[in-house]
Amino acid sequence: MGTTKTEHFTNKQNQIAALAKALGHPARVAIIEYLLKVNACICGDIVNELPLAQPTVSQHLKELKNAGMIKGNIEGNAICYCIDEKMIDKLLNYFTNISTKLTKQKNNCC
Amino acid sequence: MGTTKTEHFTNKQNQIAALAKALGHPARVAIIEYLLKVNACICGDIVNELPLAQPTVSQHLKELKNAGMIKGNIEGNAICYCIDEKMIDKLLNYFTNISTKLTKQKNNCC
DNA sequence: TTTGTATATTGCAATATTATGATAAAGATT
DNA sequence: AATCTTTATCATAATATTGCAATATACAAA
Repeated sequence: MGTTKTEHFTNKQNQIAALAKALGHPARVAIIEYLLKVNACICGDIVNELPLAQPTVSQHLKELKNAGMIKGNIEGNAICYCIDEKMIDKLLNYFTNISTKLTKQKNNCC
Repeated sequence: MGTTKTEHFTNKQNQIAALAKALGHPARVAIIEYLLKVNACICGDIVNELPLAQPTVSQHLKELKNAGMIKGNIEGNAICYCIDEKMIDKLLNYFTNISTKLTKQKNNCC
């Protein structure tokens, strides 16, 4: 137990859940917002922006990268991170679809 | 340790993270999709739809409810759940905003 | 080549999550 | 009232996540 039973769900469900989970921590939301704010990818100062120790930030960056939310390029002794638009669009499409369906069927019960 | 340092992040960051976290498990994604599929709120058969034991489903429903993603009405000895459009729209707006900004600044680095 | 700087990894402690069996609660049915 | 059905809660086990100090890695600069 303690392990998610991913094998019982569809690929798409697991994929959406993985993306959502990646954003399921305020530090990772803050990282995305910072990358957005500074425009494109600025290297280096992500650690200074966050109220967390460097290894913790590094770990959050790793999780965002694993989920595909950010891309990273090595540039000298720094690493340049930026948002992967494709993943944001995947989420955007998903929620747009849900919202559209909800509006159509105006679920007027609860 | 083990505890998220929510106090160091903004309310909005925590809020988005909480919503994303609620969808950060395939069972909860499946629940949302099922509620959407059957249109409005059907009572009762959520448990039968999912490959998980009843207490597990109950717990996932509770988490979705805590996050505000679904609303629940008591109807006889069943409970009637349905999606809360407001929260979906909150996420939709959030990702629309990010996507718009990303497109504008065409982050052409990585 | 030593020193500095930036990021990653390791190891570990504290806490959270996932999952389920057993049981409770509450209305419905007979 | 006794029973059925449905959902919630409790207790517990297994695993995951969060966070950081210590350390490693890797390039830059002196």
